Amino acid sequence: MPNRRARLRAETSAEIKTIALKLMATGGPDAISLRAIAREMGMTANAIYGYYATRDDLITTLINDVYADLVQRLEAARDARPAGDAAGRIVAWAEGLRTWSLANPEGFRLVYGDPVPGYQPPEEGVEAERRACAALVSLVADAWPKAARRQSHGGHEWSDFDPHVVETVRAEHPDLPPAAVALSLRVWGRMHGLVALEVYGHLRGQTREPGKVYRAELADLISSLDLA
Amino acid sequence: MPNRRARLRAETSAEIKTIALKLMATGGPDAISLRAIAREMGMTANAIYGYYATRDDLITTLINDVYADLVQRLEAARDARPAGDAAGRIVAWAEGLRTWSLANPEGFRLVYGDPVPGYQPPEEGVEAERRACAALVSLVADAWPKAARRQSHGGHEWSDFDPHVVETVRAEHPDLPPAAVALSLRVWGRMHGLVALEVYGHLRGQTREPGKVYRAELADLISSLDLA
DNA sequence: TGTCGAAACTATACGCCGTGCAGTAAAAAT
DNA sequence: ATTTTTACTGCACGGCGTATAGTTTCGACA
Repeated sequence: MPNRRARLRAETSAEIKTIALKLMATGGPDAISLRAIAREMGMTANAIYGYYATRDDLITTLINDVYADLVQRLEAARDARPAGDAAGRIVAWAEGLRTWSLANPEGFRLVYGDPVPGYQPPEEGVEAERRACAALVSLVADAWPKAARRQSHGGHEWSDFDPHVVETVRAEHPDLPPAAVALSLRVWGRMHGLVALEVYGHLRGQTREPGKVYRAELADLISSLDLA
Repeated sequence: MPNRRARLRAETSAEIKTIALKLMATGGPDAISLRAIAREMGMTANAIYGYYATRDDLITTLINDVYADLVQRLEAARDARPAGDAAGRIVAWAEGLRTWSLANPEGFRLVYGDPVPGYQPPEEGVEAERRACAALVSLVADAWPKAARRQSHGGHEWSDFDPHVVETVRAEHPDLPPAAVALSLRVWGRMHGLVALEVYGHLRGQTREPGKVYRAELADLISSLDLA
């Protein structure tokens, strides 16, 4: 029965990830050490090498998992609003991002920051990131009929973007101009900026109501898209 | 002559910082280790404890230095534009931020990210950050006469902000409403967002012209402030 | 000028870390 | 029943921050 082997293997692999996430939640991303995980599992650190070739491999897997969890939640938050409500869906996405990030600051650091000491991100981007970007492009695409009025051409060309991105966008939104893709990246940046500053504590010495500032920013975003 | 002792001490302290910055530039923030610095100086790691009580103390000093360097450059970039050119000064600041960040990604990570493994930022914020925020408030204050038209009240109150910040703002700009302070934080967020995404490589898989996207964002920012 | 005391530095040690290599016990394949 | 594969342990190496104790160096003051 080779199934048993495979099942045990999968279970152990999952347990490693679970414990890694628990350690991260407890002591921050730096607390993720092979030795700590092994200690928690009653194993030797080297045993983990049977499941992940290196610590960075484990981290990469964790990033993928956490990022996928984030994106799935954002998609759910977005889909709680009706398809026609472009503004509401964008705001829901944005609020979801901040809520998740504040609830899982270690996850945020893992995904968007220096995850862990000497970690080097792998060449090809995380799959969840592509999904998130595609979702943002779609959100902007829904807003584009109204938003286009306020958006200048900006000199964006299809050649400015990654071919893979261009392919995806053109397949799903054939009439969308490159400026809309640029806009979706800018929207991402607007959401990311305040959340990153807040998660990393840079707003603590400035405002006691970072949420209010964030909501003001979202209101401004929506009005700049002519969705207000 | 007790001066010699003091001078040597200051020189050694400065050399430690210089080498730390060099190591950071070479191998990223994680390469800053007391042992590596000491090795480079032909000393024992423990010798550094005579100058900095702990590694985090050294890191904190480095952050202050690097941040101060950044802010000074941004102020210089801003002041290269005439005082009346509110839009130009904001854009100069923003462009300066991106330029510096891309030229010193390790510095950016040091200041805005997880600096180094287990580092915990000190309670009171970095002095340079206060200077940067004050500068941003002033930039927004110059833009406020025109910008106020487009800005809603947003429900911001003075009590939403740190008393220290309020004091500074009210001293320098007596007529500025709290919404303007919130706006300056939002402007900070807009600059920070795209730059952080770019520095951490999240735009690499999306666009080949992140600068173009950033400039489009700045144009949008300026127009949203009614300075276009 | 000679002595003292502080300051700068080294030596050693402890417990962390990732990881390579050799060995072992059990399970699967033959 | 024997061989091969798998999962794991043990040990070792070099890295890290840092605590404690010992040593050198040198200004200060009698």
